[in-house]
Amino acid sequence: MAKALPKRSENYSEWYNEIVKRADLAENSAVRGCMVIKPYGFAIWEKMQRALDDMFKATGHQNAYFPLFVPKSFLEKEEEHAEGFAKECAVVTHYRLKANPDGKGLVVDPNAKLEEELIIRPTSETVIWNAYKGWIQSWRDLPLLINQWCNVVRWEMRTRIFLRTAEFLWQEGHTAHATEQEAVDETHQMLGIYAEFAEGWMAMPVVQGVKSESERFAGAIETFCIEAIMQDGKALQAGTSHFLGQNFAKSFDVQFVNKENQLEYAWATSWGVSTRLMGALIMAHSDDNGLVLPPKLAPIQVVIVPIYRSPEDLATISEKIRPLLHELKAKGISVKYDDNDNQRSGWKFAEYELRGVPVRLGIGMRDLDSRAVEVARRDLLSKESRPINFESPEEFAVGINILLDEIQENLYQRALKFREENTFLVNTWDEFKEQIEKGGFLMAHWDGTAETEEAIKNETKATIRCLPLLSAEMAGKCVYSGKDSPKRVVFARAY
RNA sequence: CGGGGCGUAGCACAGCCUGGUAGUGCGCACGGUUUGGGACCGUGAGGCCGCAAGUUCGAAUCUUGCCGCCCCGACCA
Repeated sequence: MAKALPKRSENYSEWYNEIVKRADLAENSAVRGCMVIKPYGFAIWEKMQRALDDMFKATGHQNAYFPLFVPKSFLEKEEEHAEGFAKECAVVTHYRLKANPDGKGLVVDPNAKLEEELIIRPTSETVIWNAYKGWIQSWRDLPLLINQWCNVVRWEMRTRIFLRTAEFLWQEGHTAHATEQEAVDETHQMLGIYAEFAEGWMAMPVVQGVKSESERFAGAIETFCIEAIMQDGKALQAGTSHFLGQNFAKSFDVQFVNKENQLEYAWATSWGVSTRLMGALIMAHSDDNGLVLPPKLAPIQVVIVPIYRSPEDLATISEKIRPLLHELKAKGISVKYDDNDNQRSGWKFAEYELRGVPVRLGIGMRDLDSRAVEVARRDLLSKESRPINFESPEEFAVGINILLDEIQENLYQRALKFREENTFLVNTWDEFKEQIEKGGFLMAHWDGTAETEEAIKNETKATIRCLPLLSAEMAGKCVYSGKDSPKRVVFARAY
């Protein structure tokens, strides 16, 4: 028997790493800080992409593709942006290798030095706004609503699979608008889409809010985010949407003629989510038996495991469930019939549990006789026997569809309850220091200064996750300095 | 970059202290018995013991250097 997973309560990060490995989602590669996303993990990412992409398209965005390389001079143009990213850039300096004159292998050819270094994009504002200069002349060219799916590289000192890797996959939307209001509206719209995706598809409740100045994206006027709570009480930033003002338009000289025939700089937004969402998904729902996937993102929603002794029995079961398979597929359910003879049923039960398949159907000879199917749900780890007409299983399939919806809803409600139970109103500095050690979201007053924010971070490792958009405005006194505060903000330790 | 740890079969590790035939478990291959919650027995394949130099009759084991990885910090729009 294979070893049990480490328990969440005993070693959360080891539990996380083991799930990623054992559920066959991804593995660390030979390349420092970079992961290999395996087929099962990538299938989940593809489902995320599909759902998000549909939402982007439905709100008028189009996909495009821009270069991997950013000339250093581009990155330099927006000062804050450059400063923010400078410390984590991979830089291409040469374009050729040659045989090592001193022996074996290859060396960089010193004669092949690039005139200008190329940065492997950590984000694409600069390349994209450089291109936009040629695309935008008139107010009629706006808004420009573009998204790209790609990889980016940020040379982080310490990496964690899915949560912070040197290279990661993401989408980055970059829009240009004729008015400030339109750009602000876009920023909010995309934040709303992220929240809708997180809650509706990932079954993960999020707090929508705005970042404090020190947590703001380099080069942005305002950064909005969705913040989720993980099962260990730490926060995870799950998506960001930035209002960039005219900063990049000015840096890249993107001007248009407005309706009054005056030259004006374009207004910008950018927004992104990444493969970090995979980490969020794992940590939001999974348990000590392995991954738990919400049905809407599960590559396999229903697995059917035949239970048999002889090859004849297997053939009988396979034949008998054919209408059921057909009916489930017709309902748009992604179903796998695992008739692999190399593993026993008990092994399969454990394996699909580890992989988070929402619903498992067990069918053996005695079920055929009694016209029943064992239905197991992953979220509750419960089993029940459900009647079925094997010849015309429509009714049964409808029931499975309803069950998938129930599981999706249950996961969301469970995660929401967890967040509520781990969100605390904190009024004194002593309470704050005590609670932060236990984890969770701390709703506390803050005087709005970077000094206080910094001091709290240094003393407790807690950061301001966001100033929530939806909150009853209640003035109070800063939990640290005692100065006036207009409303509570969310503090937490974060990934 | 600072602190700690580790490199031995595909994976996880023992052996090293005290130098002398390279081992265990999982996995893999084949055969058989099994099969309603990770089966069992038998047989077998698989190793530059991270790399290099040194000590020695002899090095996985001792010494030195190098390389790589992991964990804890610093860093993290």
